[in-house]
Amino acid sequence: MTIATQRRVVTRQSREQRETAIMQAAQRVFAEKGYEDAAMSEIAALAGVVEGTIYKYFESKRDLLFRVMAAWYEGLLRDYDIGIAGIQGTRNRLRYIVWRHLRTIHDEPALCRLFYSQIRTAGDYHASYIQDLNRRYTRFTVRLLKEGMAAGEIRPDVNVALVRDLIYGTIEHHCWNYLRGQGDLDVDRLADELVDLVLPGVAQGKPAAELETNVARLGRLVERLERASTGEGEA
Amino acid sequence: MTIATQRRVVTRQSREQRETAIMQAAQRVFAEKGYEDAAMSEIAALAGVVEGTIYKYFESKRDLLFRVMAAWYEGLLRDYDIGIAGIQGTRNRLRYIVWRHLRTIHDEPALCRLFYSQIRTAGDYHASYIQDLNRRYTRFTVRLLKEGMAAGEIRPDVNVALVRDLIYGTIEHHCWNYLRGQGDLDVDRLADELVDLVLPGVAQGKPAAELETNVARLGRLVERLERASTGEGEA
Amino acid sequence: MTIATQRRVVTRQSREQRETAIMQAAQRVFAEKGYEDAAMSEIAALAGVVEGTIYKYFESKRDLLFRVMAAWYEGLLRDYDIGIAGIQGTRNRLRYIVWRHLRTIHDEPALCRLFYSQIRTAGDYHASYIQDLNRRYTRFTVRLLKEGMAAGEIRPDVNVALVRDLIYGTIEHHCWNYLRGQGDLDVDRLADELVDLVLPGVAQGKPAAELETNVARLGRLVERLERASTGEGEA
Amino acid sequence: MTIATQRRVVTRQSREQRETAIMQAAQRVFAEKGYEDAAMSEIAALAGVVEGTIYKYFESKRDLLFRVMAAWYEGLLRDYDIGIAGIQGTRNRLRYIVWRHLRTIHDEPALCRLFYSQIRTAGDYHASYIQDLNRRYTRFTVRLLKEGMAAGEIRPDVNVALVRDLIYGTIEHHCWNYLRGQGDLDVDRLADELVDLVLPGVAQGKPAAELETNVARLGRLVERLERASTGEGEA
DNA sequence: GATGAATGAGAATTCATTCAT
DNA sequence: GATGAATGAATTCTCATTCAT
Repeated sequence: MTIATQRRVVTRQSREQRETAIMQAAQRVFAEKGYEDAAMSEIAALAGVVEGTIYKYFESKRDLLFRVMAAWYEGLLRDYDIGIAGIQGTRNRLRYIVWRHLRTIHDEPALCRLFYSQIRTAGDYHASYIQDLNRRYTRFTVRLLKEGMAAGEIRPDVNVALVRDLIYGTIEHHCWNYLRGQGDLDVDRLADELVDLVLPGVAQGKPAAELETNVARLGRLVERLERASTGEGEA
Repeated sequence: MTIATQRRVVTRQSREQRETAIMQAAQRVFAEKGYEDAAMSEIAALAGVVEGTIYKYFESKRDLLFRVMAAWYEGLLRDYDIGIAGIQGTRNRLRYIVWRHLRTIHDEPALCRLFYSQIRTAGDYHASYIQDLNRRYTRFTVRLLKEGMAAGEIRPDVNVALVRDLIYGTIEHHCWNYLRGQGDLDVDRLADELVDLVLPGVAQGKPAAELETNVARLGRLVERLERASTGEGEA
Repeated sequence: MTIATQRRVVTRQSREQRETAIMQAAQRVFAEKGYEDAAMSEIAALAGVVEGTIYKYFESKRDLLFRVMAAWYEGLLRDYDIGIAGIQGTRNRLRYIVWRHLRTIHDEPALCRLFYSQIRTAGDYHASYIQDLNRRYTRFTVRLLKEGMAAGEIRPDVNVALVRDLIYGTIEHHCWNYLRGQGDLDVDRLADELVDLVLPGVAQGKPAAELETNVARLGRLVERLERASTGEGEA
Repeated sequence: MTIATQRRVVTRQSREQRETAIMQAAQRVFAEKGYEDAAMSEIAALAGVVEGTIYKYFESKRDLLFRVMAAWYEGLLRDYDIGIAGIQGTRNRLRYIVWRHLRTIHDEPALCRLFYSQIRTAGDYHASYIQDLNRRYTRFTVRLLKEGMAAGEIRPDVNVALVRDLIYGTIEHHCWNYLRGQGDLDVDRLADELVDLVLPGVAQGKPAAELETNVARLGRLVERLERASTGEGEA
C-alpha cells in the first residue's frame, strides 16, 4: 500500500553504462572502507543512482562485491598470456610473473586486501568463482614450472603446487605491511630477490646424493693430500 | 502475597575467573561465526554473564577480539624457546618451527582464519600489539636463520626477512583450502616437503648452476689426483 | 562499527509493564490498520518505546501479532466455564454461548477481523497455538452438545463438529457487514434467532424414518378414506 | 561491426488476449503467494509482459486483484441458473447449491482463501463490486428458500438471510482445515450431512416436540382407521 | 561489582509505480 | 502500444553500548 510520489526526471542510460558506474563506485567504496563498513547508500550515491537501482543489477551487497572482484580479476588475467609469451627463459618468465603480481599489489593494495580478507576466507558459491579465477591466474606459474621441467631447467621432483604457494604466499606475506599502509614496496628489487631465493631450490642440478658423494670424496682426498704435503718427513 | 521473588543465583567469581570465562566464550563464538557475525549477547550468554558485564572487563567488542587473539598468541609463544632449545641443527630446528606452525593451523583453523581476516588487515593500535606478538613468534625463525649463518650453514647474503615471509607465507597459502574447511592437512608430510624446498635456496654453497659445474670439475680433479696418488708405481 | 551516541535517560520499568504496554499498543495499531499496514515504528511510538525494544520482547512482527491474539483469546477463555456453569438447560446454555460470541464480535470487531484474516488463514507453527486456543473456545459448544445428547435432549446421531461449525460459521458470516463497519449488530435478537434456527435440527425427536413411515401410512389412508367417502355409490 | 542487435520478438496480441494473459498469471501468483507476497514483477514475467504493461490494463495491484476475483466469481455465476433450473424439489436444489459451493472450495482452495482474506475484509469501493457478485451468488439460496416458502415446504417465519448465512458460514467454517491445506474434503458426504442438518430447522411443520406428539397420535389414529376400514366384517 | 532493560541509529532489501523512449 | 530502467520511500530487524538500579 505504498503511496506513489513524484520522482525526479531521470537520465536514461544503457544497462551496461549503469552497471559499470555502479561497479566502479562499489569498487571504490569497498576498497576504501572494506566490505562491512561500506554502505550500499554510499555506493549508490557515488554511482549517481538510487539504492533500489543497484538491486536491479545486483542481487545483494555480497553479489556486488563478488562481481567487482571478479571483474578486477578478469582484468588481471587479460593479456597475461600475451605478456608472458614474449619472454624467454624460465628465470625471466618467473621474474615477470612475480613482478606483475607485485605490481598489482603495489597499484591496488586496497583491492588486494579486500580479496585477502573477504574472498579467500569465504566458502560459499559466489566466492568459488573468484577462487577459480585465482586458480587460472596462478596457473601461469604452474605452467611455467612444468615447462621448465620439460626443458630440464627445473628438477622433475619438485612439488609444483607447493612452489606456486611459495611464490604467492611469500609475496603476500612480505607485502602485508605495505597492504596495511605502512611503508613502501620496491617492486623491482623484491622481484629479483624472490626469484633468486626460489630458483636455487627448484633448478636442475646434480641430485644431492651425487653432490654429497663428491664432497665426501673430496674431503677424503684433501685429508690425504694434506697428510702427504705435511708429513713428508714421516716414514 | 508471600510469593518469593525468584532471583537467579549469581555465582560470585573472582575478576580473573570472569574474565577468563568471557574470553573463552568470546573465542568460541568468534571462531564459529567470525567477528562481524558474532554477537556480544551470544558471548555473554555463553559466558554466563549479562552483556553489561563484558564492558566492565573489555572496552569494546574489538577490544575483546584483540584480547582473545593476544591470549591465544601468548599461548603459542609459551614454551616455544624451550621446545626449540632441545633441538639441534638448522634443519631439525627449521622443521620443528614449520611443523609447529602447521600443527597450530591444523588444530585451530577457525582462530587462524580470524587472525588472517581480522587482525592482519587491521591497522589500528590494538592490532599492532598482536602483530607484535606475531613478530615475536616469527622471530624464532629469524634467529634460527641468523644462527645458521653464524654457523656457516646458511649463506650470509640471504634476506632473512624474506625467508621468514617465505616460510609463513607458503604455509598459509598452502593451507587456505583446509582453513576454508575443504580437505585435510597432512602436517608431517608438508613440513618435510617445505623444508626440503626452502633449505637448498638458503643453505651455504655456490648457486646451483655454478655449483654443478664446480662439482663436476671437482669430480674430475679428484679422479685425477686419486689416480696420481695411488698409481705412483705406474710408468 | 557503530558509533556510540548519547541517549536520552530512560524510565526503567518492569519487564511485565513494558511487555503489556507494547502489546496494548500493538493490539491497537493492528486493529486499526490490519497486520500488513501496521508499522513497528508506530507501535513503538504508541508504546512509548524505541523500535529496538520491541525486539527484546518479541521475536518478530509476526510473533508480536500472535502474542497479541493469543492474549486476547486467553482473555476470552477466562471465566468462560464459570459463566456457563451457572446456566441450566441446553437451550439456555447454547444461547449463552451464541450470545457471548456475538458480544465479542460486537465489542471488538477489529480484532475479530484480524483473527479471521490473519490467524485463520495462516498455516504456520505460531498460528497453530492460537488455532488451538480457538479449539478450546469452541469446545464449550461441543461439550454442551454432548451433554445434551447424554440428557436425551439432543439427537445422538447429530454430527457434533458440524453443528459447532454451523454455529460459529453462521455467526461469522452474518456479522461480516458489521465487521466491515457497515450497519449495526443486534446481539440479543440475533442470539435468539440463531438458537431457534439451530435447535430444531438437533433436538431429540422421533427419527425421520419413523416420521416418514407414518406420513406415508397416513397418505395412503387418506387416499382410501377419500375414495371411500366419494365412491360410496360404487359397488 | 555488423553484429545484429538482439531484440526479443514481441508477440503482438490483441488487447483482450494480453489482458487475459495478465489475469491468468495474476490469478496463479495471487493464489500461490497471497496478495501481499505476490510481486507485480512475477506476474509480469509469468504473463510474458513487462511490468509497465500491466499498468496499461490495470490501475493498480489492488485493481488487478479485484479484476481477477471478479472474473472468477463471474465464472462461478455462469450457468448457475441453468443448472439449478433442471433440479426439482427444495431438498434437491438445496443440495445442489451446497454441493456446488463445496466443489468450488475443493477445486480452488487458494482462490477461496484469497477471497476470504482479501476481499471480504475490505471495505473499499472495488471490493464492494465483488461483494455484490457474492450477493448474486448467494441469492440463489435466498430464492430457493422463498420458493420453498411459497410452496409451503418451508416455514414462512424463517429468517431467510440467516439461513443463507448458516449455509455458507457453516461450509466455510467446516472447510478451513482443508483451505489451510490440512486434510481432505469429502464434498458429497458433507453436502448430504449439511442438508440433513439444515432442512429440519426450516422445513414446514410444527416444531419437533409437538410434531412428535402429533405423529404419535396420527399413528394411533391411522391404525384405528385401518382396522376399521379393513375389518368391516368384524362383529 | 553486576545487572539487564533500553537505546537508537543504521543496515539491507523490496516493490508498486512511472514515464521517456 | 509496449517497454523496462529507474525510482525512492518504506520497512523490518540488528546490535554494540550505556547507565540507573
